[in-house]
Amino acid sequence: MAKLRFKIIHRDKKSKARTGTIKTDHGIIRTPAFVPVGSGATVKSLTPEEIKQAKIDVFFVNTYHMLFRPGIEKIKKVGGLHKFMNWQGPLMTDSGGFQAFSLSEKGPRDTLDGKSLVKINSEGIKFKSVWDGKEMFLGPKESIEAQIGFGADIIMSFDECTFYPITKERAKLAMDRTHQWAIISLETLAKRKNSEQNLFGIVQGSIFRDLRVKSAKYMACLPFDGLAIGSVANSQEPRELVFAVLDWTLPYLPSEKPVHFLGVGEIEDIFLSVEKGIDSLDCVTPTRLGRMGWIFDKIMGIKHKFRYDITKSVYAADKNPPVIDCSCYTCQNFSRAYINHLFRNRELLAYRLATTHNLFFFGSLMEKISESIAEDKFLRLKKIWLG
RNA sequence: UCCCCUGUAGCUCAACGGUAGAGCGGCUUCCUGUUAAGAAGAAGGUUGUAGGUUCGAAUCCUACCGGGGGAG
Repeated sequence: MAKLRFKIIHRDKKSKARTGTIKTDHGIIRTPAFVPVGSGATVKSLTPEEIKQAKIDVFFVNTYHMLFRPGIEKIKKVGGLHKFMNWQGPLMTDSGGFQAFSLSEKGPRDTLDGKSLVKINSEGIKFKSVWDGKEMFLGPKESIEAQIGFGADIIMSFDECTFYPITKERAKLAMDRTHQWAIISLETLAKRKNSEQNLFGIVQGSIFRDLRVKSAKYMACLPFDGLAIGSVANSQEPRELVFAVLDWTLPYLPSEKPVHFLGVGEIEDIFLSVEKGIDSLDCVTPTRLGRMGWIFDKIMGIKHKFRYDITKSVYAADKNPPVIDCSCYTCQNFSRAYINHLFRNRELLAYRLATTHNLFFFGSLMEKISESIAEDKFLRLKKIWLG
């Protein structure tokens, strides 16, 4: 079995940050790694080549999206997601568990008729397609079988991602289900002999300390290849608790396994997470916000979340590049004025150029973070950025 | 010089007797395992000016001013 090999190259002496490599059959993931989200089998608007140029090693594809469109049979027929997308690097797939939250009535967007697109019970999640209403059932077995068909290097155990605010009882219910589903997820993958895929278990428990500790201990005992922390900052979780969850859980997780932080984060979040020992994290921030006109720029500082809105009229005649001194393709070739113009006219190039820059910004930041850890200077770098 | 058309929010227009709406733009906010090239909100007009008719005028009448077109 060509299982995942996680090698910690160096542990920062002044924090829990660590840098290393995760070797997969499709190449190396340098950690700490930022993982962009490409739910629909595309990091929107970019080619694989451009993703690599942004210093990104791996990205996320979503099971829910793939099952409805194009459907698992089609992906199998073309030889899996890597071939389908012509992405030769490492790849991760999400289990579909996130949609238990995002498509529910407590999710980020209400459905038009107020009816939930998901129904959850102990067996799994019944989904309705957001595109045509077609129903689909996804349980741990179905999710893992689908992810086996997709063939990503790192796959996620099926879990229930919770909303917030939430009662402890409801959070415990989701956690218990996730624990049961973890066993089934492992069993489903184990049936496939000589699997090259690596399965990550997901710690749940919302913002309740005892639940998180329990969940971490539970997941730590199972033969997962890596662990992930879920349901942390997707909803309205109090910010101070988001990172407390890492303090509660990480001590119980085996230090020789990589730990992924699901759905986080902003620039500040990346520093806070890496400091506590997170090896990888995924977020829509650079890509989605990029398409909304937000350009990441260190000079904007923590107060502005290191970004500014290039669609504002003040940039309409600004001949400077989006970020001065940035070496990405966008900044080397285009002005704020031009990109402002593209956004105002909803030109497709706007989304490409903004995404290209933002991803390069995140990729470069992770590179700097890795270097700083290797030199025991992570906290210094953090101070430079966050003050 | 005469005739016709026209003047409503920054722009393009709607409302055609009952005291003004939309789209776009501008502004603000939101976005953390993407239903997201997305969502929400507030602001913005003494309806060219001055009179008149009317219970009531952006709407009808008169004059003037501005814009467009036509005839000489």
